[in-house]
Amino acid sequence: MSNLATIAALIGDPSRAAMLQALLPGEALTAGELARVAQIGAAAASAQIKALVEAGLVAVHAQGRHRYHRLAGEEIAAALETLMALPQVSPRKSWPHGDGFRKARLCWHHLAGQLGVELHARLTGDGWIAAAPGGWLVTDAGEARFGKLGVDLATARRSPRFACDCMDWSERRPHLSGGLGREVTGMMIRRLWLTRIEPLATDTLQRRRLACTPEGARALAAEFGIAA
Amino acid sequence: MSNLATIAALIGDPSRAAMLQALLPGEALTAGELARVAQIGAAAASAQIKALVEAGLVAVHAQGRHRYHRLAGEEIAAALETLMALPQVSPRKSWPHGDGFRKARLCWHHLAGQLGVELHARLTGDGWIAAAPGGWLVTDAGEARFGKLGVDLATARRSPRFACDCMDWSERRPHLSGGLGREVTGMMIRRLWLTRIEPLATDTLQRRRLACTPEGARALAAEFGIAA
DNA sequence: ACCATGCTTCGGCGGGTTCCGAAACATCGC
DNA sequence: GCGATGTTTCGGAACCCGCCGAAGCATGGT
Repeated sequence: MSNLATIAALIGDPSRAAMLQALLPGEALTAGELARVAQIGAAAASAQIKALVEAGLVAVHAQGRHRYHRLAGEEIAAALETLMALPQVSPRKSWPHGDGFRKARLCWHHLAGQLGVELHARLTGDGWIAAAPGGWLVTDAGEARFGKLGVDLATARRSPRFACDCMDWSERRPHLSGGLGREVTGMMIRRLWLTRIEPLATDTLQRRRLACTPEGARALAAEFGIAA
Repeated sequence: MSNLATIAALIGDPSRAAMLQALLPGEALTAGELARVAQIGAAAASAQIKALVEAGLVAVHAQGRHRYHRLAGEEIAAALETLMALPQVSPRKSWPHGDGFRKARLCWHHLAGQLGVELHARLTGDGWIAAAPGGWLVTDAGEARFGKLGVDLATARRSPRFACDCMDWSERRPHLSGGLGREVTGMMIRRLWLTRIEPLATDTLQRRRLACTPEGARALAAEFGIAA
């Protein structure tokens, strides 16, 4: 069977798809949490997780009697977002938690949603970053501005992908991915421009939604020209 | 069922996946050709095609006693390429036609493969195109150079997406997609820089491979600085 | 040492899906 | 009109796959 069919079939099962969506924000979840998210028993979940791990879509980290699972890489998250960005099959159904996801959320540790694509547009349009083979590089001007904001570019550069596009499933436009995306988002959360809301419940499917603080709204407008 | 699982399940069936891969170059195929590509009977193929059409992945055009099928849009092709770009599950198996696909091939009417990503890198690196919200725009310099090469930018702009990235499955780096990608590739084929090889056989799975003519190699080097 | 918790393996059941052959329908060429 | 070709619908059979419950193993707390 071709690689395409193999991978797609793995994602195509409702239980596994629910698990993958729960892992999209980049956090690591235990087998039990994944079972609850997929609404199946521990035994069934174990089998599904095993399949995902063997396929290389999910990575495991055993710690004590817990086993933490996360997406195996950024490309996986990007591929999932791309798939979700395809036109809805059936008449649009609302998402579990309403449309709150569209504003701002995490996708593999980087910012997604309206705020994410808006940021991407500003960074490219205002010359913070420039096109490079296979992704983006930071311009001299961007280097200075990122530095002043406290974005750790050195750490970002150690990432296998420094900066590239990830198709946003709700906006159908790219947002910033890669090490740079992670560091920029980390800076915003560290400085309390963004806060995580709806912390991980144990029995519901959720993606980490983000909320913009009043201070964050001011900062985003001042630094990037984004009107929240 | 979530949209993610629905779509992935559709792609996840080996027969349907074979059909979709056969449609990737952008050509329209009849139901019978799709059946042969998937190596199933006409009856089974008809059912699978129906599912793909109802999901909006494939579009149909009835003409006489034939029904021509093509991918419903560029995003579909991009999503398929992205999925194929994920790390191979099992130890790398060779593709049906060897590795010939990697050099140059068509992906939804635009250039993919090594030549495709190389072109993308040159266009962005040498200032033909520049980043814009949601994709790329042509610079003033690019406008002139494209015009001299006979690329129809007006037609390209009428496309729903003018220029955006498509993740190349064999190179794992983006190539140029959208109307601009289509027009540039069309120009190259029209001027015989590239020729299609292995015309569509009726009983095998194939993607349209492209070969670079001697004249094309010279032109690519002269115009874009690409060493073929 | 003992029990609680988290996770995995095993056996078996049930539902869903895919396939084929036969038949019906549509279109083209003679 | 008639046969040939392309495509779809129908019915039935086979198969795959995912789920659960029970049992087993590992880890951590008391």
